[in-house]
Amino acid sequence: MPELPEVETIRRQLEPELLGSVIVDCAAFDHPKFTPAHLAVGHRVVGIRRRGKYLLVGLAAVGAAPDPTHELVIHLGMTGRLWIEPDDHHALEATDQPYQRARWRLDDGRTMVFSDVRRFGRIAVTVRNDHRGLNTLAQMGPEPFDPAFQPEPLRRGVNASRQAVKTQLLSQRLVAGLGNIYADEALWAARVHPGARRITRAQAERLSETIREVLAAGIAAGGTTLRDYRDASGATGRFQMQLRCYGLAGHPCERCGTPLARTVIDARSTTFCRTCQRR
DNA sequence: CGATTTCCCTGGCCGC
DNA sequence: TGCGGCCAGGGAAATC
Repeated sequence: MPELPEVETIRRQLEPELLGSVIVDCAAFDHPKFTPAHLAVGHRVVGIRRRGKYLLVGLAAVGAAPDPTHELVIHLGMTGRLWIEPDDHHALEATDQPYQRARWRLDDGRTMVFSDVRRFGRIAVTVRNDHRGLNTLAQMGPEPFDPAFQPEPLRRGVNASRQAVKTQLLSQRLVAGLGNIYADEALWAARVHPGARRITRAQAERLSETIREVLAAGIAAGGTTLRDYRDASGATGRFQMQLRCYGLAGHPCERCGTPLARTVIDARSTTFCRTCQRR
């Protein structure tokens, strides 16, 4: 369940490793979600950005100007992992390792590996910034740490729809990068009911602030590992020790002592405090 | 067009 | 011990 903090952690680890390397070969799992990995071959990595939960590896054709013309788009889905293997004697087609969906061979002999047990991940190569065909990415809302992310647009966006505020947060359209864990944490910290259809200015102020706070804390802790998540070095995150709401149904609310409640919103398990998160 | 539902996947867990 | 059944969950496609 890599969300923004987990993807950002991986991005920071991979960028210095990949920068300047040329992708010289590729093997991919035979499924339309993964075979586009081949399209990255013949390009040099000139940067790695992140938009929401997407990694965008900047690509420039070998021998061309060092400006990115394309990007390798990687979404980790639920169980996606990325890492770099040192130069060794393994064949590119060493897919005897289970669940490997793509292996990219670099010009210095190293290999970047993408594995994904549940195959909810996705790989694409696009013209830079042309994300037609990747709807969620094309309609991605502002990055939470960008000045463009403001309380008023958040409030207007939530109130313009009949959907629950949590559904809106998960849609990626009002703000980028939240998944189930950090959405529950931010709503709890802002004392906003996850099922609310409308929010006030004061709530939008608090929510925009707590979204930034929980995501920043998540990044600082190297992400959240509940089961599957590992960073590019194979390490677990540590934010699971700091969770105050997600997955804690039945435990007393830290603020008021009321046992946290569990419900389902948008087919997502949702934890909240009935007492301090009023509609 | 916006909202809702369904589907994709598989390991882990529960109950019998 | 074995097995059927169910759950988790991001995002896209299908449907309403």
